[in-house]
Amino acid sequence: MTTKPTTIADLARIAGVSKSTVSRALNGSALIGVETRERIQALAGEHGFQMNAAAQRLSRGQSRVVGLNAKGKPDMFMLEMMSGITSGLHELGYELLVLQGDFDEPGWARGYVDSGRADGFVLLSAACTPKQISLLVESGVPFVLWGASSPKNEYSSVTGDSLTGGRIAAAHLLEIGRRHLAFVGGPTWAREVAERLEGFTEAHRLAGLEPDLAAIVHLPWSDAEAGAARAVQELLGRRPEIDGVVANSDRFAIGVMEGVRAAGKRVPEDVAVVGYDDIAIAAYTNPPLTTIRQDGPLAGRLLARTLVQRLETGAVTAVSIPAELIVRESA
Amino acid sequence: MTTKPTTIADLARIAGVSKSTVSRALNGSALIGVETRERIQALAGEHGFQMNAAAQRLSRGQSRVVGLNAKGKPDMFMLEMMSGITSGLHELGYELLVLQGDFDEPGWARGYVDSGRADGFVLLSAACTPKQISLLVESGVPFVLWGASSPKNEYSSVTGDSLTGGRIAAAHLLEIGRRHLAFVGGPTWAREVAERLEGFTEAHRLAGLEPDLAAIVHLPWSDAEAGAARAVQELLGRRPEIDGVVANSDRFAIGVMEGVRAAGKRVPEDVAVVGYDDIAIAAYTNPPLTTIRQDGPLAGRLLARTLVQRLETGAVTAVSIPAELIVRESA
DNA sequence: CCTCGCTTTGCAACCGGTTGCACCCAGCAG
DNA sequence: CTGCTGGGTGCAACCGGTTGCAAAGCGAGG
Repeated sequence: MTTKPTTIADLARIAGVSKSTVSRALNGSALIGVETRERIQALAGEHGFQMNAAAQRLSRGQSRVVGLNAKGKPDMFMLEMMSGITSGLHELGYELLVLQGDFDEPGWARGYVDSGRADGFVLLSAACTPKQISLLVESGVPFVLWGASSPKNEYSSVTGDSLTGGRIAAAHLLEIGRRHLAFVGGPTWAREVAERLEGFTEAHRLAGLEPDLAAIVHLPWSDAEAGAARAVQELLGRRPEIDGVVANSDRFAIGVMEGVRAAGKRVPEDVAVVGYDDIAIAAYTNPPLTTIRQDGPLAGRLLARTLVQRLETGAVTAVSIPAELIVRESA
Repeated sequence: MTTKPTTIADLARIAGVSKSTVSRALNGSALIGVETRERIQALAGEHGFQMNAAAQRLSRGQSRVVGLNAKGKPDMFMLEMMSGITSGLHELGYELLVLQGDFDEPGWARGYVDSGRADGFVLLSAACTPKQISLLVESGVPFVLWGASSPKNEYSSVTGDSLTGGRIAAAHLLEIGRRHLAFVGGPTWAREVAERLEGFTEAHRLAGLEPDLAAIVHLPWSDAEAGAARAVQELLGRRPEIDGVVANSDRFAIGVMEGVRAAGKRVPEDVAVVGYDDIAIAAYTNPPLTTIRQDGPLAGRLLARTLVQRLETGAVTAVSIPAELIVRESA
């Protein structure tokens, strides 16, 4: 066995053909004769040959890499999603770069694209404001957003069905006889929050009830547990009749349960709590959390596909994945 | 303003110098006259110019990208660490690629290096077996491992001080008067588990006690909470005198508390529990978890530095970060 | 005034792929 | 037998940086 071929030129020499032929053969071009192509592919396989990625990216002018800006509240759901994103991308021949960019600095994304370090981005709505998003749209950078679809179809998105999610969460509480529900959500500007709240309201309407507007609180994502605990304790002081809470995330829900106890009440006897996300520990909180489940890996996979589609065909799509109620003991 | 320069040739034309001069100036080479260099850098700044990464990687023969294999149990601590890794790498001019590679397939890492998609790797000991690690060492791929230092200095590592961590966890339980401690750990092959167990044993020795060998259980990483819950319930049946548990992670600890309750006992009155990691929700479990804290972002930052050092100087180093006891209510 | 040596700059060859275009050759119609 | 057609292949010019080496400019020493 000759010394390991490291460039297509080496491989070409071994195969007795030219560089271009090797390049075309390995890329599966139809220009090459079938048996030549197969012979070369087999040869490459034998030698464990891989083309140099940098050279390929340089001459193709695309990196087949997408960026994920992981700044912002890190949560377990995002991690689950990430595994889906990487495997989804992998299947499509792309890779995932984790970024440290600052969303506020305008043009951070363009920089990556222009310098050829990434072709597009996966963004998490919970980590960026509408303003930042519209800035991105303007800059013409391809991206897919998790958590909020584009009103005017300006960008691709994958969302959980937050409307349904919010509705079934509230509906469940109403069904088990609770009548005074609170909603503990993230910032008002977050679309997913608005949609869950809308579902929450809709559930009331369907049951012929009016939601208590004073029992709706919005909190920042940061310090979720502690913030929710404080807010709920205060809320229960103001509105002692509250007997059920829909939380915008399991992390909030954990804080909510804490706050309920701090107010001297019990979960679920006095106040039932429904979370959102079904993170890994949700089944092991005390009491185990009733929550809305979304399939993280599936979401990730869809994000990957949607973005790649956007990159390769320019098609802008909006997908949504279902929400499912998991009944445990907190409600 | 002329049209935006996209290559160093463009910039060279604008500046009235040659490509090489621009290249050297932007790379801060000492070969270039100070004022020329500054003039060109200023020019680049003005135009928001960035060099093409692919071209740079191609001609330099290195990618300034490192891979992280995220397969295996995803936990919150890893996510915290990741933020440290990315920012650490960022400061050093490197980027983080999230991989989907299968550790078992030999040569997966070589593939990345040979094709120039990554220069080195960050590995998590919890996600790979000793055999896989030695395979990597053989293949000559640069990497840094989190969680277990190399006995023969074959690779770089960053570790939590698991020995101390295990010791102070057990010591705390002994100090508050518990006398029959159990240890709930991960797989025996995981070095960090062995070290924590050693610390656990050492604490007993220092207190003039003998650990109960029958109260030491090893579980797979997967399904941490449920596995730990079952194991503890069973253990308490066998060894009703147990009044304290050191868990190998907070996720295990959450399961342990569940198991204790399932056995009809209370935390911490009957059985005190100490976790490990201080993940975000540890403060909000019921009761709030006493645990050993390691600084995830710091660990990540050190992983980044250590790996880059390995890449640029070839130096193999082993760092360890301190473990700190956080007393809450579970023990 | 000439030469030496140092600093600063440019030239051109490379890094390892991709791709437009020319070319070769076999097969077939005229 | 010649001319045409078209599939299969090779040549060489890119992609946009890096870098060894030659050379130009300039002050100082002989």
